[in-house]
Amino acid sequence: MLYVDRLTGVKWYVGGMQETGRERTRREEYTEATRQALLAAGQNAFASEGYQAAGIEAISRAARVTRGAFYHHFEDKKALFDAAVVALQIEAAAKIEARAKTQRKVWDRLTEGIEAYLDVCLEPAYARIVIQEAPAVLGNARYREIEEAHPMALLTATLAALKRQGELDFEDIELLSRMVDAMICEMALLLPGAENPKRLRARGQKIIGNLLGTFRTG
Amino acid sequence: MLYVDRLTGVKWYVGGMQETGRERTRREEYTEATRQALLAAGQNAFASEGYQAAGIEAISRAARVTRGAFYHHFEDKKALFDAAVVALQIEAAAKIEARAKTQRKVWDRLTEGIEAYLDVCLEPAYARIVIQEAPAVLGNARYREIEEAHPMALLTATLAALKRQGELDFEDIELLSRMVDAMICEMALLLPGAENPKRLRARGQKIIGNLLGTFRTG
DNA sequence: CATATAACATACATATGGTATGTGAAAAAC
DNA sequence: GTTTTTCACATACCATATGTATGTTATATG
Repeated sequence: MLYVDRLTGVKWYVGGMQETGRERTRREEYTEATRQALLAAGQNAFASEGYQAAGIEAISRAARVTRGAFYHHFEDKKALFDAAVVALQIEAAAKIEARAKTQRKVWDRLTEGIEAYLDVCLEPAYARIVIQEAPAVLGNARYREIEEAHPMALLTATLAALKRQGELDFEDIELLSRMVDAMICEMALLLPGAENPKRLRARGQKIIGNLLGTFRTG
Repeated sequence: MLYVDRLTGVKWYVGGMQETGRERTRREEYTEATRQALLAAGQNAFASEGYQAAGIEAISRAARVTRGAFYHHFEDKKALFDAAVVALQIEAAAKIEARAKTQRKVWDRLTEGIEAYLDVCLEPAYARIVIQEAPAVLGNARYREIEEAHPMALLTATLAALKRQGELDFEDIELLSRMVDAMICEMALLLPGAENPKRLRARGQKIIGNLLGTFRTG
C-alpha cells in the first residue's frame, strides 16, 4: 500500500518497502486498516456483482464507513477498481513465482509457471475482475500496463532466460509472451463452462506446449 | 437478412418478421428505419465513448428521436449494445467469408480467413465494442454465444473441414479454434500501439502459423 | 367510420456518482 | 501545556442518467 510522508512528501510502499527510519503512528495504522477494508469490500463487490452493479454506498457499508470516508481514500470508483486489479495482479505474480521456483530447469519453470497462472486465472474473483472486466473498465492501455508489470513480467523473463540459454529461438519474446498469456486467459474463461474440465485443460496445455515447442531449439 | 428497396432506398430486416405473404406497409418501413438509426447512433457512441459514457439521451438525439422512442424499440441500454455487437459480428463474418472464398484450397482459405479476421479486429469500432467491452457488458456467456454463432463458426467450420480431409489432426477443433481466436484478438489490441505494426503483424502471423503447423498432417 | 394499435413524445421517479462542507480527535508547533 | 493545524472521517447536497408511466397522434383494420 502507498504511504506519503507528510513532512517530506516522500512516498513509499509496504510490500516491497524500504525502511525510512521513521516510525509508524497508531493513527497511520488505523488509516491503513480502513483503506484495506474498503479495498477488500470492493474486491468482493466487484467479483460478485461486477463493476457497474457494485455501488459505492454498499461497499462503504460493508467496510463499516460512510461514502465520505471512501472518497477520502480513493479518487473515485475507478480508482478503487484499479487498486483492486493491481492488488490481484501482485498476488497472482507472487503465487506464480512461488510455484515456478519449485523447479530447477528453466524450461520446467516455464511450464510450472503456466500451470500456476492458469490456476490463478480460474479463481472466480480474478477471472471476473482482472480478465473479464478490467480491460473495459480501465481501458486497454492501463490494463496492459498493470499486466506487464506483474504477472506477465515473469513469463517474459522466463522466456528471455530460455532465449539467452539458447533453448528458445524467437525474435520477439514480448509478443510470444502475450500470445501465451492470451491463450491462458482464454482457457480460464472456457473451463468453468466445460462438461469435462480436466480433459479440456489437458488439451489446452497441449496446444500451448505445441506452440512453445515450435520455438524450442536443441 | 438486410433488404434495401431499390426504389425507396429504405432498408429493413427480415428475421424476426413473420413471412405472412402480406405486403410490407410503409409504416413498417419507417419503423425499421428509425430502429436502424438508433442502432447506428449507438454503434457510433459506443465506439467513441464506450458503453458507460455513452448516454441514451445523446444516442436518441443523434438518431433524431426522443428517449421515449428509444425505449419503444429497445428493452434497455444493454439491449442496444447487444444488438450492436450482433450486427458487428454478422458483418464481420460476412467480410471474412468473402475473403476466404477467394482461395481454392481449404488450407489457404484458413490463412486468408485469419488475415481477414485480423483486419476486421483492427477496425476501431469493432475492437472497442466487440473485443474490449462486450465481454464485460454482456457477460461471458452471452458474449461467447454471439461469437460462436458468427465469426468463430467460420473458423471452426474450416478447421473441421481440414480435419475431415485429413490435413489436420486434433481432437478438439472447437478449442483450437478458440485459441486461434484469442491470439487474433490479442494481436488486434496490440497492433495499434506498436511502433512497427507491419513487423509485429508478420511475427504474430508466424506464431499462429506455427501453432497450426503442429497439427498439420501430410 | 369507428376502433384499436403501434410509434412515438412528455413528464416523472429514482438511483448513483461525485462534491462541498462540517467535526472531533490527534499530532505538531510554540 | 496550550494553541494551532491536520487529517480521517461523517453529513448534506447536487447533478446526471436510467428507466417507467402516461399521453398523443397517425395508421391499419373490421
